[in-house]
Amino acid sequence: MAAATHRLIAHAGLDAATMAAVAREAGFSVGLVQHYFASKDELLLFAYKQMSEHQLARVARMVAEGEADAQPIRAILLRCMPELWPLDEARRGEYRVATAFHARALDVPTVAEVARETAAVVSGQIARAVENGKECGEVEPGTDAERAALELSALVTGLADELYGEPERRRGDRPLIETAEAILKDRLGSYFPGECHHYDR
Amino acid sequence: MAAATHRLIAHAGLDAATMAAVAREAGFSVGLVQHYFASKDELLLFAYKQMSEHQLARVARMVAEGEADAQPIRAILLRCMPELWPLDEARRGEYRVATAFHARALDVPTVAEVARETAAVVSGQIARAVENGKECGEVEPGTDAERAALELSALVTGLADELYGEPERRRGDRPLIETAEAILKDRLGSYFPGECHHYDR
DNA sequence: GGGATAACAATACGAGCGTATGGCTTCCTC
DNA sequence: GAGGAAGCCATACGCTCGTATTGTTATCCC
Repeated sequence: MAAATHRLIAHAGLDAATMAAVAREAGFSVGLVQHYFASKDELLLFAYKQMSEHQLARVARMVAEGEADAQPIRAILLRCMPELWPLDEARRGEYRVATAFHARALDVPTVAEVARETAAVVSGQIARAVENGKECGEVEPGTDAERAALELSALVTGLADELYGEPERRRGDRPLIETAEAILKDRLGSYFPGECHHYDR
Repeated sequence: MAAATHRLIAHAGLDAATMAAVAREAGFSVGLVQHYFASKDELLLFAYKQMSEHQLARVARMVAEGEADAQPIRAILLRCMPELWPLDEARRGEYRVATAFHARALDVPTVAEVARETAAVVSGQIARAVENGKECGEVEPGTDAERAALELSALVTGLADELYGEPERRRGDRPLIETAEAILKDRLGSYFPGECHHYDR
């Protein structure tokens, strides 16, 4: 049911995710949806939570893989952050759902809470990555990790917005996505200028 | 009527801006609202357009004032960009309205068109500022203006999101807004490292 | 000064929504 | 093997919304 809700919102917005539409999309009756979710708000909140968890789990898996390969933190972040960008149809769908709930969060406190927690996890992971970078020599000791996390998470979400509008747009001979990646790479390079000196990682 | 629509959306979201609510808020009858707007979509689009125009006009006025005072381009941008941030109640309202329509733009092409145009104006102004900076010596000649505009506009919108959630949040002894301004200042400083050498500006 | 046109209001209508209700099957448990 | 919970469905109810309809009052132009 959450998957059906996700599909409907991704395809036609929150307004399209009515009880009847969700039931039809999921192949069930309206009554059954009510049997599992006491209200529509509960259904929407569950679908939102689940999508956020999926996104965070994917990122966590990429981090784990990067650490297993002993990649520098800078490289791990560079591969993780575009995971939240609308680069293929699946992630464009996630972007649409996230955007719809981002607006809903302005008026529904329970949604705002989930959005806040998700954002805090992302910021926290970036800040922790910077702290780890200090220990292994990639990051200058004096770097403000919280500030770096604020800038980088703002940049990632802002670039996601820019990328969504014109996915086909090109600047000269390069697609926009490459420019966005280059921007992110440069910014990461300024926060992670050093080489990791932990050979056992 | 557009002002009433703006107030309703800012206070309780797009769903609260019904025909009846707008009419009541504006002090008119439903029939009169229909007399001026053929449909609800038309009303919403008009209100959205008007708000975007107001924002762009405010920024344009700040740019003109800065130019009249012969301020460096870097300083003008540093004062203009936070104009789009939710720093006081009026601009928090604008942020809420903009966010609501940002989500609606995913499903309504006419809204998407306005959003695209507004974003293009902002990006264009930043890119033009960078080009002007090259001529007057504030910007290195090799700088990619379009790329700078992409990064800076993404950063501004991303920071707006971060600032909205916790307006009271502090990092140590400083409020979050000061960190955001410092980030913006540093980024502008990296794109505008030089001094303006046009004494007649 | 009269007739079109615009400003403005009251209300009716039909559609779509979330939810409540009642009932039917399936399956496990004691 | 009886009974109760859980899975599942169809439908009715009440409400709200956008819009259509029909009107009344003002304004303005020739």
